[in-house]
This record gives sequence, C-alpha cells and structure tokens, in this order.
Amino acid sequence: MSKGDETRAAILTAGMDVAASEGLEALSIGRLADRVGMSKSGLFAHFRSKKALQLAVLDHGRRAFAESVAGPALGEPRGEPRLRALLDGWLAWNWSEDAPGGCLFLQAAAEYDDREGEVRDALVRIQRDLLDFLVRASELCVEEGHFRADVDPRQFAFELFALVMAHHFYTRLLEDPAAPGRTRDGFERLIASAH
Amino acid sequence: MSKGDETRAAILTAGMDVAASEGLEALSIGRLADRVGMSKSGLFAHFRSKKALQLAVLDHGRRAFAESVAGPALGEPRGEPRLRALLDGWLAWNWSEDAPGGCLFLQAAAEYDDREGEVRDALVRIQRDLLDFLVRASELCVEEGHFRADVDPRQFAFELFALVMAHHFYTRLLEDPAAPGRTRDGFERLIASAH
DNA sequence: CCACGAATAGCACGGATGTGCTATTCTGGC
DNA sequence: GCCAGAATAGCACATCCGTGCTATTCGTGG
Repeated sequence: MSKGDETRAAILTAGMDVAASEGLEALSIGRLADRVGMSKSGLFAHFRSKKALQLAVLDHGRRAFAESVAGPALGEPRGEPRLRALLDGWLAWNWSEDAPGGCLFLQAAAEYDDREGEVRDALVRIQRDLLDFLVRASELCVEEGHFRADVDPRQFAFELFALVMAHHFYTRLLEDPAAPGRTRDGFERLIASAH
Repeated sequence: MSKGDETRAAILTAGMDVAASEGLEALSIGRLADRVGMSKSGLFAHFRSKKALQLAVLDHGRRAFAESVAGPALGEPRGEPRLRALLDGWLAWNWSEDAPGGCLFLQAAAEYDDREGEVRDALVRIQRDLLDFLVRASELCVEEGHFRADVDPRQFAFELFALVMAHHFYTRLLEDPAAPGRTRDGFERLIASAH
C-alpha cells in the first residue's frame, strides 16, 4: 500500500469516527485535517470535493461493517445460529470502544432521511443491501426448518432491525445499562414466535 | 398574545420543521430568519443565543407532541384502547403533512447521542418522560387486566418504541409503503404475546 | 541515486455563521 | 394621540467553511 493510500485510509477511519458522532454534514475538512495532523488542502487533494469525501467515508463504513459484522456471521451455520451471530456482531458494532459515535449509518439515516442527492442515494443503497442481507438470513431460517414455513422473512427482518435501532438509542442517548438485555429478550420473544 | 409572542411562535414552528429535517445543529439563525421573513438580528433578539433557540425549539416540539399525540391518547379508556390510540397518533406524528422532516426528537436523538451540553440534557429529559409515559400506559394494561400480570411494562415499552423507530426509518429513508403495515403487524404480535 | 510524479503545504477568495452594538420602527396602555 | 418600551433592522467583526491555484517536499521506480 503506497503512502497515499495509507493516509487516505487514516483519513477515512478518522472521518468515520467524526461522522458517526457529529454527522456526515458536520464533518468538516479543516477539523478532520487537524485530527489526522495534516493541512486542509493536503487532505482536500485526496478527495476533490466534500461530497466525494462523504461518499468515501460511507463506503469505508460499509466495508468495515461487512468485515466486522456480516463476515463473521457468514462463518456460522445458516439458519438460527447465523442469525444469532449477526445480532451479536451488530450490537457490538453499535457499542464498542472503537466506534466512538455509535453506528455511522443510523446517524446518517437520521441526517439524510429528508435530504436529496448522491450521499442520500448511496446511503439508501447501503441500507437496502443490509436489509436484504437480514431478510436472506431470515429466509434461511425458514429453509433450514428452524422457523415455521409461514414466517414472513421481511416482517421478521423489520422487527429485528427495530430492536437494533432501539438498542442503539437506549444505550447511546439514554445510557440505559439494561438495553442489551432488553434487546436480547425482545430477540428471544421474536424467535420464539417464529418457531 | 402580544406581537412578540406571535412572531416567537412562528419562529419556533418554522424552527421545528427545519430542525426535524436538517438537524438542530444545522438550524441556522440567518436561514431561519429568511424563512420567517425577518432580519437575522431581529430574530436573534428573541433568543439571546443559538443554544437558547435550540432549547426553545425542543420545548416547542415537546408541547406539540403532548398536544397531538399524548393528549388524544389520554382521552381514550386506559389500557389497550389508550395504547392503540397512542400508536395511531405516534405514527401520524412520524409521518404527516405538517411534519415535513419527520420526528424532531428522533433526528435530535441521533445528533446528540454523542454530544454533551444543555441541549442534550434537555433532549434526554424529554425522551425519558416520553418513555415513562409509555411505560405507564403499558402498566395500565396490566392493571386493567388486558395484559397478563407477569408482563414487564418496561420491556413492552422498549419493544413498542423499537417498532416506532423502525417505522420512522422505513418510511422516511427507505420510503417503503409497507412500513405502516409492518409496524402494525409487529404491534399486534407484541400485544398478542402479552395477552 | 536521480529524476519524475505523487503527496502535501501555503495562501487567497467569497460566502455563511453566531453574536454584539446602535438605530429605527412599531405597539399597546394611558 | 401620545409616549415609553418592546420589537425589529442595520451594520460590523472574527471565525469557519469549501474550494481553487501555486509552490514545495517526499516516496519510489528506473
């Protein structure tokens, strides 16, 4: 990896942190440059507009999520075990020491749910892909016989996503230590109703 | 109501719209002044800092929610009917023509979940109050005998809140027309498991 | 090791921001 | 209808923003 690629990666990693806690729109080139210890124009030269930086940060986040959540889950046997691994990884993603601002995508979702443009489009694509992945994982539970045949995978994915969103909210804003337990209890109830 | 109070109310209503779609932090005094048709310093004089404006917008939103969601629900008989009315009002609040940016509080929650200061503190207080209201409404379902006695109202409120968050996300970002149906299906499943 | 291209820094610009201060206009009680 | 005080506007200032342009330093293939 060349020098340029290294600093670019460092920028994107720092950018993810800032964007996750302050928002993709508030992510300013000058402050980000200070944070990684370089000049504003030096950083700017890597991306040639703010929008390109935002898109790059989003894509970097997508890769990070795939690597630390989706990947490990795919290592588990399809069906319920995989679903459980997915939840574990996801909750850790929402709240871990190397994710200072929580989930970048939930932050961005709130920010761009009423905006237009390329950044929103990219975000929607990422979220749809994630949802499809969730739906597929739920489908496999039916196919493997872990869930009843009449369980609707899209409905299941919706409710699972809901629990993860609430987990994020309860832990990060309300700082409720009971949140992980509530999330898991809800998950067990959800699973039980699909058996 | 004096002239000053009138314009103040107009400012706060417009401020709610802007804040709900672009965020409380991106809510700029100059653009808000343009929107309500007055000068920047004229508007600024009403609040004496940006923070005060943000706090006032939050409080205005709290009142609006109480009036258009909590109030009508309290008109329904306690227990399950009130809970259903609460959900109806809440979903309408998340997506109605006079709420262009969706829920101000969900927007603000994402924005301030990793920030410090008075605005965050005020937001947390509002959200806790809302949650308490939800918990109380669930408790009443137990007390009225609509729910089993061993149902945990806090867990129930958590899962209901989760569904509403997912509803907001699915409708506003993903623009999924199936979202209200999914939310209600989830709600019915949640209710059924409490019977 | 050297040269060339990539990587970074310096500087300038127009515009927007929050916030003071002063002046003007308007409104409501007498 | 006047007049005190509230409401609003005008202007200035320092600061930050994104983005160009130019110069300089650095990494790297030959």
